Amino acid sequence: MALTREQVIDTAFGILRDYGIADLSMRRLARDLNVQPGALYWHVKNKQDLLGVLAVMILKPVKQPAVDGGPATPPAAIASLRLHCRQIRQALLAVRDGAEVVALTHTLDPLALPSLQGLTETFAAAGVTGTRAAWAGRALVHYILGTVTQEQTRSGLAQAGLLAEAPGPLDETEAFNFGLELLLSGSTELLHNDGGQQSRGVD
Amino acid sequence: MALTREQVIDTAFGILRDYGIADLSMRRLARDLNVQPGALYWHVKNKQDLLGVLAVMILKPVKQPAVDGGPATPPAAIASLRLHCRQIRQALLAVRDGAEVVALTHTLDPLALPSLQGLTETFAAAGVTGTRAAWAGRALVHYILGTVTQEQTRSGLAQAGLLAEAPGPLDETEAFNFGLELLLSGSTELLHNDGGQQSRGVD
DNA sequence: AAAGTTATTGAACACTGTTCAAGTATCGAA
DNA sequence: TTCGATACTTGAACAGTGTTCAATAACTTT
Repeated sequence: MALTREQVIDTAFGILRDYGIADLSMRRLARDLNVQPGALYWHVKNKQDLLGVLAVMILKPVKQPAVDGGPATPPAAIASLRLHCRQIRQALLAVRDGAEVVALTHTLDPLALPSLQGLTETFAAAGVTGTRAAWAGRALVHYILGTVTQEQTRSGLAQAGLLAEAPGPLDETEAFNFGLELLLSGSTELLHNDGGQQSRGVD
Repeated sequence: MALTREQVIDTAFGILRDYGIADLSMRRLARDLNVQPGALYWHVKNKQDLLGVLAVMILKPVKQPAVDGGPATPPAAIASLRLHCRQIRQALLAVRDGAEVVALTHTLDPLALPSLQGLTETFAAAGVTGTRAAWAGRALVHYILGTVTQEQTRSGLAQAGLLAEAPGPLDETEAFNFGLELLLSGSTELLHNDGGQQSRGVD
């Protein structure tokens, strides 16, 4: 029974989910698969490639809002963004160091992750110019990844014994939502100014 | 002439500024100082400690807005935040991988960098509750660090030959300012609701 | 000069990602 | 069934990484 790419990826995902990115070395991965490290490189280009696949897997649970016939009015678009951002956060939190892995991949190739790109598309669908939609989307993405990375690092340090006080997950959620509303409040005004006139494709 | 902590830090800063974080290894640093790697650990606790010092140095050019007798009215506070954020970005851009180094330190210890903490203080000085001011400040910090990290990584990759198209620095500035205004627009509303009533210390 | 403190060396430890010639399976065709 | 080609794995090496520590050297102070 030969090793498959799927096995490599699944085992890698398991290590990441349960033990975090610090434990996800090629050697550890090989050991868990009862294989020499070199064998991994037949199934995977390199470690960054592997992390890219894991980033996609982490974000898989995020439901992409339908852009066609989707939210065209500003309030609907904002509501859709709110939901989307919260789902992304939940998906990141479900995997140890999930935010870090996704941030790493996103930094090197921002277009590689559809779930994150979807935020930009929602702005665009609501009538915001392409460039400006991309800028607004990026702002949301950076806020999410930055916040959740810190959140997970903090809980990682707390679990490792270092770090005295750790805020409960309820507070973290509240903090996240507060900052999110800050951005969505700004986005509401953006849609007021930009959105509307070209709100539905090519008419 | 014995090695000093200052020499270690200054040389490290030079490598970072000119060659980036990838070239800043303890061995490289030791070589540049004509010293064995072990000697560095007499002057510096470990690499993370060194990076922390460098993060502070990177942010040194940022002028802290006077919080006493400073901006108390919402529009003045927003203007102060705008300036402060742009200064932080400029300071980060002045050093190769500056954002990454600062982000690294900030993630492990958010209170270690006064320039970033200052954003929270501006919110607080404008009458926002302590917790909410911290949340708002963190939102700005995560936006700045995320955006500039990507900006610098992108230009790093472009310089290394990889990555086809690289947007000009003017576009990057425009993109940054756009996202910043998104957050400041939301902050304006926050100050409208929260700020004012307790806008000046304990009256 | 002797003692004491401060600083540096050299070597090792335990890792990391990645490459590649050589070897072993596995499978389709003759 | 044997031959060859393709698919896959091994084992070893390369070139690094941060960090520790006994021994040693270099200054100061007594």
